[in-house]
Amino acid sequence: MGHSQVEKAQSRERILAAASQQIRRDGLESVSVGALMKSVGLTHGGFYGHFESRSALLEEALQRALLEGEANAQASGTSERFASVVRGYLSRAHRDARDSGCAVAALVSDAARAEDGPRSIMARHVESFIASVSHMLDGDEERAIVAVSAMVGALALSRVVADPARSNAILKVVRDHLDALESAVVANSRPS
Amino acid sequence: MGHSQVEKAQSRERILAAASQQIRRDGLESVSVGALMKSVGLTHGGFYGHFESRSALLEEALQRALLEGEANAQASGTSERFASVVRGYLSRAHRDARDSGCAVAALVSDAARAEDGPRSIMARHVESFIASVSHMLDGDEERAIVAVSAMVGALALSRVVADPARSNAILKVVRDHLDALESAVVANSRPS
DNA sequence: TGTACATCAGTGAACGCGCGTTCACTGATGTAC
DNA sequence: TGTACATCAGTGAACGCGCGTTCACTGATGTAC
Repeated sequence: MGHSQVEKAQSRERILAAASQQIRRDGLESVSVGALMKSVGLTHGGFYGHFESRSALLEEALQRALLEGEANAQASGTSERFASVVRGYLSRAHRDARDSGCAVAALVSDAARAEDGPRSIMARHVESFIASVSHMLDGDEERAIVAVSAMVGALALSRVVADPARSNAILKVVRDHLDALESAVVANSRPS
Repeated sequence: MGHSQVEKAQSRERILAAASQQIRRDGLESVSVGALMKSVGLTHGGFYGHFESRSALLEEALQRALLEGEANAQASGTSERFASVVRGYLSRAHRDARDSGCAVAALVSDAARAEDGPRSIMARHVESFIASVSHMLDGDEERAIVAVSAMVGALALSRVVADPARSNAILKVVRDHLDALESAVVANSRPS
């Protein structure tokens, strides 16, 4: 059953990991305490030994999903150069792995209407996403905002479109456009 | 109470209109039959005289939300020229009127994980959105895909970011970028 | 190292509640004569 | 135009169900001596 302190910490970890995946796969509202606990092999009653409430868990799981998604994005690219990150972000693999991918793309429209808690957690992460891309573009924040908007939009849309050829085309076309956008930055580094 | 055939048609209309707004404001899953009927001044039992099930209503309401959102986008621009449509789409007014605005931006991440019914309804509309923008860009579909991705992404992100200045900046920066993107098309009409 | 006991991770019954859907009913509508 | 009646839009009680949360309990853990 697991009654030691170490095992408690591991249980908490498993609950969070499961929730972090589930919210990206099925949305924040899809998480039910009972089903979640069952999925990690525990019963619902024990949940409140780990989290104060369902919504407290959701905030923590969102935070974790955002960090995990970012870590995976960087791991899938071969370097932290812009072109490489874009290639990883707008890849079929990322599109098809919603539950381990970028939580911004998986949950943008949910976050827009969520309570202030989750919404501001995501807002903070959007800023750090922009900052990180901006860094790759010689500090050109405006281009970073365009790139992030296009990346998030394209990935989200590619997941709505079922036809594989069409969905792939959305990813590829935006990938190519962003490559061109980077060249423009590199060519005349820092255009006013 | 309303017992005539005309009144029945009006009731159906009001239910659909309310649902179409609500799904854009709070998501597909937020709609409950009881609350929805109450919001249009009826009781829950009558619902099934109008729709076969909750999910049948949701599909119809999504369809309507997509058409309404598109109609509003075109009405808010001063013409159907690309720059004008982009200006209306990436405006503060559109950002702040989620329940009457573009349903694609309001529900992208929901649609990606929804049942096949709603998902394919939105997929079809994404295609028609791309086709319509493509038409404004001299038939350059690739640029249309980039533009639609950036528009949807930027609008959705601007709704997540609470700080008004930051949120406005996202809209403005992407608006400006898309203006430049159009100029490029106009300049050398149809670059390979 | 061994025993006694307090702690506490996890269990599962119970709570009040809102959900989607069904159905017998009511009474206004609209039609047949 | 007036009456008799079938239709049917809308009502509200009832259903079975899953939800978040509470709580008395159990038994392994880990500490004090």
